[in-house]
Amino acid sequence: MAGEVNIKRLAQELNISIATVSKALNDSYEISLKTKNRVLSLAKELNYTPNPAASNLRSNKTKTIAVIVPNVANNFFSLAIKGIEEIARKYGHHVLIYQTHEDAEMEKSFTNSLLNGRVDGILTSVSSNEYNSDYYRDLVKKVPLVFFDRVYESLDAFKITTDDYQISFTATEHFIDCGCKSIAFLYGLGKLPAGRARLSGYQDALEAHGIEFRDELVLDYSEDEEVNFSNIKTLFKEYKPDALFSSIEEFIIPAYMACAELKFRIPEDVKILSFSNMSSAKLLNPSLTTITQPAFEIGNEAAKCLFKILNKRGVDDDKDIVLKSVLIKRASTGC
Amino acid sequence: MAGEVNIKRLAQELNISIATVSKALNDSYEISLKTKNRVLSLAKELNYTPNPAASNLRSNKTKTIAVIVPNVANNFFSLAIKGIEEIARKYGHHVLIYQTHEDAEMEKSFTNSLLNGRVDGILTSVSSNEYNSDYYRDLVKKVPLVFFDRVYESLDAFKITTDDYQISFTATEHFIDCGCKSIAFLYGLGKLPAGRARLSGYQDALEAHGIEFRDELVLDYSEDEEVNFSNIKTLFKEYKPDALFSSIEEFIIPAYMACAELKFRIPEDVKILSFSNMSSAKLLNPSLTTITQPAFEIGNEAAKCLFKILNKRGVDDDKDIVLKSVLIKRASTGC
DNA sequence: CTGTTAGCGCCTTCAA
DNA sequence: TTGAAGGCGCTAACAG
Repeated sequence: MAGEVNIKRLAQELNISIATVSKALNDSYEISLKTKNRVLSLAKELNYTPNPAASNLRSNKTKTIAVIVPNVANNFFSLAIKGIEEIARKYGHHVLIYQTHEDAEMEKSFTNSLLNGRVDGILTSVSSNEYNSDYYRDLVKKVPLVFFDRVYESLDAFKITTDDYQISFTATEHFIDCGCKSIAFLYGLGKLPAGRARLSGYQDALEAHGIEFRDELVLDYSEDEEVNFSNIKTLFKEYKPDALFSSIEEFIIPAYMACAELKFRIPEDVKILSFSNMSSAKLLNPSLTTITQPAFEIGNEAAKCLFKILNKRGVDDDKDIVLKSVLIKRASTGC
Repeated sequence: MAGEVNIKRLAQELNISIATVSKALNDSYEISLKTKNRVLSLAKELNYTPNPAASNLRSNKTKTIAVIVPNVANNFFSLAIKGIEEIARKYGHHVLIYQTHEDAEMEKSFTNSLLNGRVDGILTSVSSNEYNSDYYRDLVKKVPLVFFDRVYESLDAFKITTDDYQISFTATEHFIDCGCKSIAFLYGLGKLPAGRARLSGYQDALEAHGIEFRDELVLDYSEDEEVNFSNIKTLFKEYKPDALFSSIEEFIIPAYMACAELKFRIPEDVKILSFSNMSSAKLLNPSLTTITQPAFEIGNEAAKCLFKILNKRGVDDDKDIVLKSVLIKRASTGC
């Protein structure tokens, strides 16, 4: 369509062979400086760019990586993608993005469509609705792949994650230090290690401080915002927790709405803390303490890891990289 | 790496020719049903998938489109991408995503890297920092391209936009109806039609209601959040506006912070209205009236438009599609 | 230093 | 109904 200009054409115009042109373009040591310059300047003049399909076919490299995420309309993932892109660009690679919408079937179908050499490698954050461990066990043998954030822990594969357990423990302790006695836990991603680690951190912190863990203070996430809203109201009415620890961002809004409806002031009547990368919400709500994951850095590390694999360097490194999340306490509330 | 299984292999195993296999796979009428079935079942058994690089090279089609946006970590664009992906998947296409970070040079460099047939078409939302009209005038001749949201109006090209002028007019009227006399305008995207249309809508609404337009009530956006914060405080102190109309989401936070610092209550002391696709912020802040653009639909329409072009259908349709934004008034404030 | 040649995997004439 | 052959644009042996 656009191009029309290929190495054959360059070769003809310069009266040299196709191979010479190719080598000149690839800066081969076999070619004289003079020829290189002639080729390069004509290439520039004619606006030559190599046909990627042809190079791909020949070299079995696509200069393309794929990113598979549940969703891009999400603060965490969009930042992670930014981190990935930065590295990809540095390596001159293109980035294909696929959204699974938490659908494990779609996840598999996207992934399978990438196994025929469309990409050099894959970065993936698995969907939360089904445990697909067997599938990925086979997959990692077929294609360079790095998991980030949402991983299958039992898998022998490259994984970039955060310290979900540790930061949850710390956050729960923070509440306890503030004098909270009855801390409810809003539970999400229960099928994934990340979600379960957050729960464990909470449980263990309670235990460490001699506070009894009560099952009825744990609320499971529902896809339906209305249900979450009503469940939180019920939770407030029946068990009167003095704090809410939300393990996923999606609980923040129903929690706030429930407080508003019940005329609870935050943080005077009830404290709220959430995992969240919603930067603006933090600023808008000085009463909300948040755990922020280093989303950008996770993307960055994951991509770096993938390129290490692709370049066959340092693959003997530790396969598990764990980054630190940050607990941001709201100064204005003193807690 | 993964594949190894190609039509040659299929042909050998079945003792037929490569050409026959190829035709069978493409469901050619020349091939007997029996042969087709043999080929297809073996293909399935061996998990055959065609090598994309080879098909691309042969057919000059990549089954890939590119999306170029300023940023994905943004409510509007991430939703738009979702809309684009939905359509792309329907057409069996893959989606490359590039972020310009509002850098016109990067925008050009990405775009240029796509002109050699790496993609079948491009969807783009231009960056705001430089007016690149000449560049795009040439570009649209070289590659199927659809602009969405951020466009160059003077260009004869496919464009999917929203009713920025109209909705700004309506929103300003809404303020006037609420009794506001001194409405400040927080101005962004001034180099782009969308931004200027928002300003015009505001100006014309004032005029239509006999309110004088005052230049000092218009505040330009700065990249520096702190500067915006301080400018808004100054604006409040010097001109005491009773309403703020923010033409971009990025002003919301400094505006809120300024109000907090000056102990202004929203909406009693000052009303705030903003263009925003920050769904959570709306719910968290019942006092904020918002203009929400149909981001998902814009992506959807843009992608549909591109595939129409690629399939050479309906190209004579109107090149300009304008979708409607929605003004969401906060019931709780009565304004 | 430069050129010739043989494919990468697929599709498409054209011939059988 | 099937097969043989050529070529998409590029690269990598191998010769000269």
